[in-house]
Amino acid sequence: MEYRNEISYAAIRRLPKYYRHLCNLRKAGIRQISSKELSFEIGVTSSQVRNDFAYFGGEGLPGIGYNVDLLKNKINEFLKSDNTLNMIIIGAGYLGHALAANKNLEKKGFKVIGIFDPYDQFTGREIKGIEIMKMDCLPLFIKRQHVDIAAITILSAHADEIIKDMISLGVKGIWNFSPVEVKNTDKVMIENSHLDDSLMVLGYNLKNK
Amino acid sequence: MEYRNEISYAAIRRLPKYYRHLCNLRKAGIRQISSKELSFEIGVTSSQVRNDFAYFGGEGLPGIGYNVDLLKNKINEFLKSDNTLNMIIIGAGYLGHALAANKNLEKKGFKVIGIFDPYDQFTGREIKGIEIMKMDCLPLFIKRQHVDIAAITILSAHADEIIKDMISLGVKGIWNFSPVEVKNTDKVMIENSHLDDSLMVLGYNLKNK
DNA sequence: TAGATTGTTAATCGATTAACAATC
DNA sequence: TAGATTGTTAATCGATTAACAATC
Repeated sequence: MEYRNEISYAAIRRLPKYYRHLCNLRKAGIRQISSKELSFEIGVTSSQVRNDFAYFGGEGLPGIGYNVDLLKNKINEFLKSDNTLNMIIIGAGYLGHALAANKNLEKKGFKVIGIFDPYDQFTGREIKGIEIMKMDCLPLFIKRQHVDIAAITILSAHADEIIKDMISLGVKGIWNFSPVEVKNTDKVMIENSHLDDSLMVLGYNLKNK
Repeated sequence: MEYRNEISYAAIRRLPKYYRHLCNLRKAGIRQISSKELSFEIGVTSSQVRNDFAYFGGEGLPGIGYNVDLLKNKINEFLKSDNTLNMIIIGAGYLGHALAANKNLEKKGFKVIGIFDPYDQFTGREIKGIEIMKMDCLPLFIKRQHVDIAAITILSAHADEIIKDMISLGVKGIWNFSPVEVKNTDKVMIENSHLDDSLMVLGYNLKNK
């Protein structure tokens, strides 16, 4: 067998969380962990942990638990994180800077190869050794270099146009921080990170506890 | 009746998305919309839209649809967004700057009243007129001002300690961008925004399409 | 061996969708 | 009136949990 059966969407969204926590355990020198301990630490049930891990062959030992390193590698392999993807950042504001400066992204297989801003004020400046370019340069840039993902950090409705441009330029993945709603199509995969949506849920929970 | 029956957790997480889209429609001058159109635009089913709206009395008209303004206000009211919450930002790096500079947060009922950084290099500088303070100042600050939410923008495992401090200082809500796993307890409500988790899911989807 | 913990299946739970009478 | 669309219920789907034989 390769994988037990089709992994659920919900389980896939949990994998990065497991991975992150396993990295933390690794750093703390913990080499072995049971589904019960792990589930307690990250706030799910142990059943769920075992079920999720069974998808990619967690290789736990009855009576013992899981080997942290092995599990970490299995998830890494499953997510194909060693297969690096090239990313450009659209928008050189604070959020664009934050993404460009985040070393974790490269560790997890995402390489920032360009930063573009619609306003000229930033042109020529650098973030982490990567020059900020004008949007006009983008079509040629994409022709010359392979771009997998565009991170949209333009926080206005204006992002609408820019996202359409990205898609027509052939970018296959959009990491969208703008307030615009975008849907998956057969041409493009979207991952929305609407930061204030998550804050609003927190607000609701605080007000209704 | 106040609300039809207990709203589901999944539906609550969709409300900010509806709200955001209704704001966009409003700006575009659209005053009326059917569940079918709306569902198409944001990528859900029309059944789900009608079911979700029924929770807070969407007041749609058969044959016509929903009034955009009315619906927007209903969601706003349901989420109690006019009831402002005070937020502090921990970490004055690019991400901290991005949150402090984001005008949408205030519009949605979150007011940044302080910024703190564990490193002295930023002390005394300002973001949007708010002075960056040392972490040492935090206990007194919290004694004097009411703090509802701490946004943790320290992107290292070191955030662990800081989050514990926040909780012991009595902060009731944590908006967590750090790689540390934190769980809700009866003392504190957590909302995690693990940015690279969402990017990893995008990577997975791109590689397996 | 005794105790702990796995992998897996069946039972449960919750969320989504389909369908349609009511009504603008 | 005819057409469109709602609100709501029942049916379906998918995800989570409980349980336990197998096994370290």
